[in-house]
Amino acid sequence: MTVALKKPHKSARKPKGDGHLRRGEILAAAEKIFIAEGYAGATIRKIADAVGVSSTALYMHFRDKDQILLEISDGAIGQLLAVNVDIAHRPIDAVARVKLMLEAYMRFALDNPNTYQLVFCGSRDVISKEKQAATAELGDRCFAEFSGPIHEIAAAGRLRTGSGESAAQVLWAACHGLVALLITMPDRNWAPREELMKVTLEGLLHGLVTD
Amino acid sequence: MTVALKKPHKSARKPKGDGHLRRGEILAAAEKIFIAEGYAGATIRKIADAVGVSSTALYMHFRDKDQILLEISDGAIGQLLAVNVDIAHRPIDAVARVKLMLEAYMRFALDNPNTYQLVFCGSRDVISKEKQAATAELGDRCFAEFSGPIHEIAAAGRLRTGSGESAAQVLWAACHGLVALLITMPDRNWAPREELMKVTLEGLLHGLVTD
DNA sequence: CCCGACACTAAACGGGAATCACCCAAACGT
DNA sequence: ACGTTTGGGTGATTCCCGTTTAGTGTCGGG
Repeated sequence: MTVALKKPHKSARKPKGDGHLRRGEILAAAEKIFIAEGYAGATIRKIADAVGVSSTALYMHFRDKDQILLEISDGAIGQLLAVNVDIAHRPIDAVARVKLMLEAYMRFALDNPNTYQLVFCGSRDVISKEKQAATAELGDRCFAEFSGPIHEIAAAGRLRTGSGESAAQVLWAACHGLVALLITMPDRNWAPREELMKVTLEGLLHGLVTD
Repeated sequence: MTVALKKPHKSARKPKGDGHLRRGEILAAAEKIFIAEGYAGATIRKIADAVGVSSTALYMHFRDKDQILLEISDGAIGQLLAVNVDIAHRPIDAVARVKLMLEAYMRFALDNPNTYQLVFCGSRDVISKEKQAATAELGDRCFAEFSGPIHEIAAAGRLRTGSGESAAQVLWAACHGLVALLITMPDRNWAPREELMKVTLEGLLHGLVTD
């Protein structure tokens, strides 16, 4: 009787099709909220409400909250990887490829600040351990695409200092630092973004690579 | 009986003196826990327990959790500022001063990863808005000390590209990026830290500054 | 016709930050 | 000597979070 009271059930049920497309709906809703409100703002309950389903239902399709957001991130990182692969195959100078990749990387970060923060600034606090498995692997492949041309440069003896590996890591870190600061401290008196990116790239490449 | 267990009241009362030194106790306990367990691990209740006081009591001395941790950070950042001021006054080449400051910055970050993360990687999620007032000002003064020598270099016309301001920001960002990645992704296959720092500094300085 | 599997739910749990309504003891004024 | 103030302190409570548990209605075979 209490049951009948609370639930007209029959018609209030979501008319959507059954099965696994619910999973897609959840991801879509979660992505919207996550992009708009960040990690903390993307609550399980909020996502569930947006889908029109109870919060418990999300656990039918995902192990936990982190898995949802990491799956979203996978999509974004996948795009980044595709861009890198594309650039890697262009018949241009290795230095030019490096530059293009790093530019693309920074633009990606600035265009997807929440995703970027989740994947690349995730303190072990928030994302706890090796749940990043899949995303980390995609990140690795991105880095591999990127370090390819660097090792070409190193093999050609054009590296002024350090190994190819350390040069690649330093270049990545420098670009990461720039976008990370721009994202987390947007209110500072930054020089124009384009100039910062230009100075970073030209400065480091000129400093590391001999022509 | 349970009452007697928990509350002998009369003599079990903390024998400490009254007043504002409680504030110091809280900060000390909070710092220990925060350094050991990070932002999420440093809960109000844990801190209160360590001090031997109820969680509510913390709110007598601090507005909220963030204020406690930011006050801790102020202490650490203060040290960093002192180092920078010291270096700024040494009678050596401006480039050498810049290098020393950036080295000190990176060592500070690697020595105080949790503090560094809180202050310089704090997503607006976790630290929400302009509570950073005091810390931000200390950070500004650090940056001011650092950009001093850079502007000297710029004034001497030794900057290869960009303004003094953008050069300073880029140098900072590059070092930030390196330590941020080392801190948040400690399990990657990093080249030796010393080499990464060396390549970053020599690379960028060689690329930005003409001799 | 029953039986399990499925998609889902309400209710609850434990733990976070923060707030509320008190309480007690020492300090003060007269 | 005795109210009164007041400041440090408290336990219970609120609200939200992620997650778990136990259960419910529907469905497609055997």
